[in-house]
Amino acid sequence: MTGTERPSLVEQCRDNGWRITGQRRVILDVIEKTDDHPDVEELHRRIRGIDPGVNIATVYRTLNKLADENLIERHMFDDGRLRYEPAPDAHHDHFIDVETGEVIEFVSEDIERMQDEIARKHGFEIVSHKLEIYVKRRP
Amino acid sequence: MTGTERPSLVEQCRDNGWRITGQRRVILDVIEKTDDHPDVEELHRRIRGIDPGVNIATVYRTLNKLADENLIERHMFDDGRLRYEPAPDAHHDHFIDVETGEVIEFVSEDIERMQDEIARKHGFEIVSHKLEIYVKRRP
DNA sequence: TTTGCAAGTGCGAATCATTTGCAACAAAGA
DNA sequence: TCTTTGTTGCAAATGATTCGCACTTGCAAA
Repeated sequence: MTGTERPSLVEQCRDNGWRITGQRRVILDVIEKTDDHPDVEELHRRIRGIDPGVNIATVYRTLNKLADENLIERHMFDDGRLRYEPAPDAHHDHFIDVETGEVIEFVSEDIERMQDEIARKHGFEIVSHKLEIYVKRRP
Repeated sequence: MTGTERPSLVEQCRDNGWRITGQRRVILDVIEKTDDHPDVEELHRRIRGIDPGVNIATVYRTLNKLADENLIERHMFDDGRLRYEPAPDAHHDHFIDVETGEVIEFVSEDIERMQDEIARKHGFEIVSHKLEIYVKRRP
């Protein structure tokens, strides 16, 4: 048997007191199916594939609200646009393939631990962090 | 005695075939004196303090050219504007104090080493990387 | 089931940092 | 000094994101 399922985004939003509109249903649905790191334009493209009437301003507003409540994660890599992914179960960092633009997730307990240590040494407490490694495939 | 001095930015630019105009002399001078991570507006403010006639478009153009030739380093932290610092002698990463906006540099050989290792494990070669730790001061 | 109304939406205009086109200007080599 | 190009200032363009506002719609309470 599988572990406890996380409630759907729609349910989580309803719990947070959001009105579930037709547009939001579509937007949340698309996000839930996301297994990459699309930017707003790409998300809007996917959303329009289901309901062509959803305005991009609505997409922006919804994404901001979701990110504010930590229901999705927002990134900005070196191309300068915002990219989104569903809230991950566990923190991870990213490789970005500079040749293809592909984003690959990775986890390193060791690196996390060293960050804590060095922050502590400097008298800081970590609020969040971002590690992006720009790479190319080794021949 | 001190080690070999790095040639001034003006000299480096001249070596790269740039024309050394009055504006550039001022811009390069201000950058050379920089020991923080100012954004373009702040740099322009400092430059205007010396020569009020330097247009911000010129500042942008010069910064881009410098960054293209790796004579300065460009960052974009979570506030969404470009910030610059003189090309560092050695790679370092950044703490960003979320309460004050202050940027603090740090170096960790250990973290660098682990990044190499994990990249290798994934079949990648590192092109560059960026580690930003958003922190607040520990009480 | 209807209704009231605050929350949500579409649309176009506004914003903000950054870039660009172009005519005037000025380094630097001949 | 003259000539050739690279640079500059200015204003207009860009491109991603946000905002104002009139219209619409979920949904709680009647």
